[in-house]
Amino acid sequence: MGSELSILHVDMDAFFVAVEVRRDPSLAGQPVIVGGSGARGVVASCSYEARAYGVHSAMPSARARRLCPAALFLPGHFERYQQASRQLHDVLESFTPLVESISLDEAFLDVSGSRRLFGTATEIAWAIRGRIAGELGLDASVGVATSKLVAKLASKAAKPTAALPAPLPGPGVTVVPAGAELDFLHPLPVGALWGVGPVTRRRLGRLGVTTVADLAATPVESLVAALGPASGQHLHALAWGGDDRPVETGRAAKSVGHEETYRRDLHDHQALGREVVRLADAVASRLREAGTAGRTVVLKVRFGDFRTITRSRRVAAPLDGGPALARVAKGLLAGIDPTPGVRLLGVSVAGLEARVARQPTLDEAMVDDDGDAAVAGAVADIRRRFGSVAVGPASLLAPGGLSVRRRGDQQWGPDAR
DNA sequence: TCTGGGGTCCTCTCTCAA
DNA sequence: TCTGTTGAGAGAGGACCC
Repeated sequence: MGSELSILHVDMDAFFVAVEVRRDPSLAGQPVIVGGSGARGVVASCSYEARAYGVHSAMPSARARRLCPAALFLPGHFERYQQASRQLHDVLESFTPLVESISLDEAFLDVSGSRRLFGTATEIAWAIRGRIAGELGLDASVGVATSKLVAKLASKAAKPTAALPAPLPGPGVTVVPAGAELDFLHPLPVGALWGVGPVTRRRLGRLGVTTVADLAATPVESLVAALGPASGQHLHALAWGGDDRPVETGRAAKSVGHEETYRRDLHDHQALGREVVRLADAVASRLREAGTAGRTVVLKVRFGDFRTITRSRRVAAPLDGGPALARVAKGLLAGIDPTPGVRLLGVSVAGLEARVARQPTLDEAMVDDDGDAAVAGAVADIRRRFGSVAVGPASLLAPGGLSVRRRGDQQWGPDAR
């Protein structure tokens, strides 16, 4: 545990909904849900007014509708949230370059080097909150502590509370001073800890562990026996406030992928093959934008009964071309029987490394119909200038244009159409 | 009730080589 | 040549996060 009060966790309140309310202020004060509207959609974000009815993120949209029939459902606008996220990060980086982005709406800051300029960590937390409200028109909650673990839990404690008839405002900033960490941590339910989901909570429950204090009092050997060595030791350390992970900037992605749930299950290889081409094309676009390529191609298949399998293949040379990725993924697909019905298909690439221009091997030249990197480069250039549907694989040509997938197209499940 | 999409990390199992 | 051990790496699945 660090001894300096210098770690901040900044977490936006109901981020996607707040961005929509900023565009359309008439939504303020109403139960609003952003997410998939279709039968297979889920809630991505909901206002505190909707939360008062029991709605929460990741809940199936159909259930959310039953719990809160008055809720306004809005489709997500991924680019809007990306843009708001960039504005947020501009504000954060004006206080310190040590910003670790966790997601679009959440980040850790290490302000140990910024206090001479901006004041104490607590003063910086209030200043950040004020600037986000003033410049972005959005609300954030900030936790201040000596470690990432405690700062994250503190920002949660700073948030508003969902209640009827109206949400109760939170403190906005919660500070856990050095030396007070265990008093703050131990009364919390064990599920509050990062890494304790429903399964781990059940396993811990069988040991009689329901709070962080219980976890701290349990011998580490019992936790290792119940959860495995890595999780057991890690959680025991967390329960005693042991978290010395530094704030890390600029972490490189380890995999890139796309997946899609279909409105109706697909049953034949031909239709699935087309989808594989579409997904591989989208993955390849992002690989090229990022200047990376990968060696491990992973195909993910979820059947109608929700049983999910993955099949992967490691190839000799890193790939970043759509047709080459599609060929490997189709090879994996060939070994799968789709007749029970496929609900979701995904293609991803792992084992990423920086792309280097290189001569294809003879084998690749013989079999690789996109061996010419210049073609892929030209495709990337056309898409940059004219948009992602300007060019794509001929097999994806559909009435009305190309059926090309982009990131965020279908973030929260198939829509109701 | 009926479960998205984009990720990371851990564990188990299997294979292969030394 | 056969058998057993061990460790690395790959593949698969699962838990978890936002």
